[in-house]
Amino acid sequence: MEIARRNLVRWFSGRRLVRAEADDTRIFRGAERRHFEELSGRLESLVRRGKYLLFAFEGGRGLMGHLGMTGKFVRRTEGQVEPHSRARFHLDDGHVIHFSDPRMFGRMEPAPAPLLRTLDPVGLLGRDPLADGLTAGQLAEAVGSSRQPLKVALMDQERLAGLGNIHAAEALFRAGLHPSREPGSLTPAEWKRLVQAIRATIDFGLKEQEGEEPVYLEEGRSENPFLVYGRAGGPCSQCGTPVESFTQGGRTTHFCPKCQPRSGVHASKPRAGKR
DNA sequence: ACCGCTGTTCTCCG
DNA sequence: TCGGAGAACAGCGG
Repeated sequence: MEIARRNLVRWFSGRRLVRAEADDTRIFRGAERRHFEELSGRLESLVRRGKYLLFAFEGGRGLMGHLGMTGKFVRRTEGQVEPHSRARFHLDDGHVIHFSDPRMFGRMEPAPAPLLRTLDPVGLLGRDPLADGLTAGQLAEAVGSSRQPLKVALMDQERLAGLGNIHAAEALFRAGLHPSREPGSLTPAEWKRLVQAIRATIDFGLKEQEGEEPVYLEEGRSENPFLVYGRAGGPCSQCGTPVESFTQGGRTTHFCPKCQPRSGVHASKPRAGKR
């Protein structure tokens, strides 16, 4: 999301939005497409809160965006077709920015710019490690009270905003913490390791993804850039032990049983990894 | 060709 | 309240 924000800022810089138009799809949820199509002029600010983007256009019109699982913003030239394009910003430099999203889990919801930050669920988001900074104490306070498994708690956007399935797994691997740890059982030293691991994971992701296109999904890119995510059955990048996977909160969790030892975890059943 | 995955979140139950 | 299951949807790889 942060990479998407940076790309959009660059693409809009010094340009004007001359026409916004969109197909009538569920990406608008409750909001009205015609308000999207009323957007125009300069992009005055683009703020990211967790996985949400808040656009403020000249004239006070705004937009809340979310990429869902498969949404992305791509820049094309006028007339070029983009598969699964759902909404489009036509700029005065001959470029068109498409919001492309095959599964339509993403969202584009126009709203008056001054109201964007107060919108549910944006108003419910927890601290954003990148935008707000995050100390070990703040992390412990936000996540330590959860009775969910640690990884599930890390992904709870009301506790901490921005971590998804990949980054949560990666951060836990870097911190050497088992995903099923009870948040209340972490020591101050472990919170410190975790906060540093979250920072490292975000930094790595930003470096990895910089450029115009979403790298991991980019065509031709088949290499897995992550330390444990998607490596079930393969060797741990650190110790060679086979990476395992299991389901937590409806999502697949990948971890190394040796680097992320179980201590004080509640019962769960790792299965040998596939792939 | 079919099956079972998938970078998310919301709603509906018990 | 909380937590798990299912749903919303389409594509891709085994």
